[in-house]
Amino acid sequence: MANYSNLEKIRLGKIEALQEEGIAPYPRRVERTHTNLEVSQAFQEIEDNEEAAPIFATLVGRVRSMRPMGKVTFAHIEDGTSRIQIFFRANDIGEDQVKFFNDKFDLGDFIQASGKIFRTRSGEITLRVSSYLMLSKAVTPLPAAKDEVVDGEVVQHATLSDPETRYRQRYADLAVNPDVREIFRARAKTIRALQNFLDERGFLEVETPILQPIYGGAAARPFITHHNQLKQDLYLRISFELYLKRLLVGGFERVYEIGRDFRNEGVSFKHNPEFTQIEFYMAYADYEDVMTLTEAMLAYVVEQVTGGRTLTYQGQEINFETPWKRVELRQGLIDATGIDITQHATGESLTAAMDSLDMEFNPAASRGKLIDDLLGHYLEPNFIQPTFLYDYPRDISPLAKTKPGDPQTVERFEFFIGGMEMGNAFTEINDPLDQEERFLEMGRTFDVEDEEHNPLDEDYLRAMRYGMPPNGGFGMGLDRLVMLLTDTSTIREVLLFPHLREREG
RNA sequence: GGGCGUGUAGCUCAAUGGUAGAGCAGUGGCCUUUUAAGCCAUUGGUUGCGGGUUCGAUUCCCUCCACGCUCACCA
Repeated sequence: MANYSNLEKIRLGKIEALQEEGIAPYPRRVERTHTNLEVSQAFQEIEDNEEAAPIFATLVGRVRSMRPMGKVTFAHIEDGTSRIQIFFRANDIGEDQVKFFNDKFDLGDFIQASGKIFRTRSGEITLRVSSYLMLSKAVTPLPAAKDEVVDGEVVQHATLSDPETRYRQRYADLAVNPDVREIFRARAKTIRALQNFLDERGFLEVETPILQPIYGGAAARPFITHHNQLKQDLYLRISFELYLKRLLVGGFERVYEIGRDFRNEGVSFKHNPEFTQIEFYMAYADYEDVMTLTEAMLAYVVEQVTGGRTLTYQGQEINFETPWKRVELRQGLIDATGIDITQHATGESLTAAMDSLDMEFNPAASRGKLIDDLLGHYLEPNFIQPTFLYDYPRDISPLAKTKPGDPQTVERFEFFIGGMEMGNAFTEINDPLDQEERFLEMGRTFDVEDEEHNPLDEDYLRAMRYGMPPNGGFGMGLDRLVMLLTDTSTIREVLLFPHLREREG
């Protein structure tokens, strides 16, 4: 049972008063002739034309401001398109009707209002109410103090800003913060743009299992669940990779999936336990082809979402013109640290070289892990402009083909924007014997109990034995891309319902 | 998990080891073109939970909870 606040009790009293008068606080039928935006535009088109018929409209929306002034009242209502002012006047509808609105309606209520559109003396397009109806009574006040409309722009004077309330009660956040709604419109546009771009190039959008008997395709701890009837443990996927590549065996040349991955890891400004990933696989392509496609794809998406090829992220201008900067991992590390990783074939050797650096690391880590640490520390934060970092150590890349003549290095790149790792791609292994050997290698480096150790996926190897075309694959964190496009500094801002700890009440 | 910080009215924020305040919202009143409308009056608090020190704690101390920043972790 809800524990009602004083403000809520007053509103509950108004609901009772309505019911006593035979007025439904939550009626079933609604009428609407225009959206608020449509009617404003229609009015502007005809208002200078003396011959034109006046516009009568029935509008709906949530009451966002009320200014009662004796025998007239002004209010703003907001629908999904915009706000519009409505005007109640005793001469038009009688004093009782004006008073009824003043007394029984509160900020946050939904109203249906009919009348003629006109422009007030102070110049605002307004509906002169001839009749109105309660559509939905709000019991809880919206967490907004007061808004003002200046030149059509909503100016907020103190509104909900407490992050915890904003995330836990996202509905309230969305209701009072229009900027937040824009973030999720941009997110939808981003997804649509990615789909358009790939669809136009012959990619097929597919859906693969989220519940998987064996997880793989990335190094991360999974969430475990259980199917009762089948008496089977299942994992929430940590990546789509192994399923998408099975489809290449099946004859689809280009596939992609946009969906949720789940990783049982820490939470940070760029990590959420469930996050959205886009992966694509392209037969008859290698990682250089994928680089070219990545540049074009991101340029297209940025243009679709922002209208240009540049954007400002956390105060820094980022330019998506192609081609991007390409940095070989080995050379990048030489430039940043003086260490040439090709001179250090083992973790021990590399550790010795890293001792002179001002950086903490686990001396027992593998060579590949140490190199990953180095790039995360010395390179990643400096890659503000879109940058490809390519040719990675083999031992942290079990699905990537080695470089010809260099068995320690694989054809893999990651790309970075705004100092964040955005995605990862490689020339994919399609040799089943090589792949099996790489899986076994991984098995030896990981403790059997280590959950990051992917169990060997025999079915994936069987698929590959049927013959897999050479291909390039790509994965990108969609949430991080949306962060860039909306200039937000944490992943929680681009997730409608970010993960928070459970809280009583 | 570690470190630092925050938690006061519906919202945004003050304040002090001695009865907890403002603006907006709310409530009552005046007001027929306002727009943060205005004017008058006024209600509203277990100061995150629990404990300790103290004559007295919202303030000082401790546990816990939540959130934020950060480090670690993280393909």
